[in-house]
Amino acid sequence: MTDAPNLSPRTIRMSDVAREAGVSAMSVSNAFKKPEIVLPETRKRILEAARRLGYVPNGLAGSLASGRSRTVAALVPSIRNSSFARTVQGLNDELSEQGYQLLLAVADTAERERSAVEAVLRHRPDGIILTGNEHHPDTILLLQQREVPLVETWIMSEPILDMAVGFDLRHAAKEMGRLLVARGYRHIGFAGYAPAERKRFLERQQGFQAALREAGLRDDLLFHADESAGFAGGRLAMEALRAREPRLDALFCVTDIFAVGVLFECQRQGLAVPRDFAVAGYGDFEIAAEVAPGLTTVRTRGYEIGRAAARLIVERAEGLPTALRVDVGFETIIRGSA
Amino acid sequence: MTDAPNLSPRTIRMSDVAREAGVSAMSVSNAFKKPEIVLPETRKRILEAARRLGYVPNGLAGSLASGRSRTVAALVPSIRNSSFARTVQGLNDELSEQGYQLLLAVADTAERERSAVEAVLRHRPDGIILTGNEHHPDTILLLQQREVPLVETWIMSEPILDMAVGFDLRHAAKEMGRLLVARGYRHIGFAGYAPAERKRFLERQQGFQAALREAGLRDDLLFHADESAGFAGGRLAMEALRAREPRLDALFCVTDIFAVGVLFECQRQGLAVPRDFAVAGYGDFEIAAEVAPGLTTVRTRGYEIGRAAARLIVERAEGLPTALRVDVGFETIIRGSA
DNA sequence: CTGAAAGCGCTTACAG
DNA sequence: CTGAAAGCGCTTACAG
Repeated sequence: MTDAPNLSPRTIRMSDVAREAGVSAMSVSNAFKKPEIVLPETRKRILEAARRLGYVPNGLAGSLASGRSRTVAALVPSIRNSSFARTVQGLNDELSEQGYQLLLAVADTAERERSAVEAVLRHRPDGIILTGNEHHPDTILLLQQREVPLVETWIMSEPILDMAVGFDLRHAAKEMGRLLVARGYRHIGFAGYAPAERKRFLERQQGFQAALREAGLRDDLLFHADESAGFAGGRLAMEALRAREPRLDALFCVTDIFAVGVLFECQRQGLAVPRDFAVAGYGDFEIAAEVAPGLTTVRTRGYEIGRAAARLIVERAEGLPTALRVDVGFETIIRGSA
Repeated sequence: MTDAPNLSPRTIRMSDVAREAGVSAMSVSNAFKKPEIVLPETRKRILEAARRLGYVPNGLAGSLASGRSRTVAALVPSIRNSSFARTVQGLNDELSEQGYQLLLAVADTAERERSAVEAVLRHRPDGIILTGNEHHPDTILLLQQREVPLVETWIMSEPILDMAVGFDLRHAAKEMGRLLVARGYRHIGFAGYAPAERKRFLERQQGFQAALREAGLRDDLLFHADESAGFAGGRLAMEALRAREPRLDALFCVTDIFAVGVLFECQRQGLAVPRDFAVAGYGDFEIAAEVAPGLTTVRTRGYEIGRAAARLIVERAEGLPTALRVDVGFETIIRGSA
């Protein structure tokens, strides 16, 4: 009836560190959380013991006890899309600097978002970052039932559940529309994302249309392609819209990817850009500066959106006063394509 | 001395559901975890009570008690890189299907990886997915001290800490080198990633060199650019290598991004591809099929790498027998550029 | 099939 | 400045 030998290399607990350092578990906890309240001398002993044993605190237990998980969940519609990849990078950088961990879920439909929100809620994140402001009713219910801080990104218009980080999508598109008009183009089409009704998409289209209408031009040369269409989306838009309006002389695309597709298509057809045909994009992805001619485009700030969204959550979690809206702005970048 | 009114909308706990359903908390737990052991009748009552209250289990408490977090951590060097973006997508899809949550950390240096591993370990993931097999010694120590399942990705060569998912990098590069040789090119350069010593990078270079040597060609036309160089990396490589070997007639790039950069540069210089100059890439990113001529490239399976890595962790967590190595293969895609 | 009770590894007023 | 003890919300043998 002797004690069973300690066969498995058990995980080091706080109490192990305490014993090793000859103090109570509480002092170990304090040495980490509130170093100023424990004597430098004992603190040193504790930290050394922790080092020696390779102690890594169990955050699960800590979170359960403290009610804070130091975890932030982000839901993005896609990770392959440069804009969201930048946002995730921004989230990661800010959160890791602040000692928080990112829970990522990619969900490309409202239905998937709903189940991802529930999945993520189980881990009791200190905040949730969503993309856009259109959600499944159940998602909203689930979220409003708790007091978890929320940031909606890539959008600034109501209804916003809690906080938002983005920029004026409508204005950005309007500015580009105006630029095309000012350049003298008169039959300007729009290559948007389907589904066109999605607000994150629709606002750009409406801004674009507003610019055309204020110039007295027709604003109904619209085409919508799935995000996954890639470069092909640009070609498809060009074909479809030229069929409807042979004089089509410019195309504004909701993504540089479509725009580059248009550029490639112009090359194939021997259309001189921007003389015969103009193209403008959205995103200022890396390729925009590389193609010839360079792509005139809207530079968005996906990375900053991620940083700011993370910052809002952390500030709120720390009980700091936080903004409810952060406008990161945009920039119109003029290169050779329009 | 009356009870304080329940002001704040407290989070629903398992015991609340139990009371609502008129059973013990244990039965609630069982109704979710081992539905077969509770009477269909009572189970129904429990599930309905849970629904009514909007109960979302506290996974933190569950994990602490059960020793399993249903969480998997992944460390990737970049999220902007298409290959890793695909891997993350694969991880997300597989994990969410299996009811696990992804903890993501992007860490682009061994030092950052080290601190990310520690950060992630606090959340007691059921497994950790790393990129490559070169790690900080402390990282290895930290990891080997616990019994957490590990998968190294995008590499198949020793030393492997535990499990690995990837393909034969050397072979893939060798095959492309041979193809260039077979096409008749004789002064073939290599545009690699810096730092060149990194094994994930080096093996491709060595495979490439092997192909040249077996054809009796010189194998020292090497250039290395930072991953962040983007399209410019291709141009820089071209300039540098042509300076060293004016007869340079082909370039094999470790990424389609560099390769497309080369293609753009050839256009600018009026070099006919593939007649005057050949380019081959690596990755088969979307753009490879869109540029003209299309890019001859190595198609890797980043998405499958993510899926497989996640699957290994989950299988191990569930106590199932698992493979230690998964080779997802690659494919040489021949288009017009070489 | 159902339940009382201990325990997971921390944190947090509260004493001393 | 330090520590004993309760509690966070689950899970899990173990009885009944």
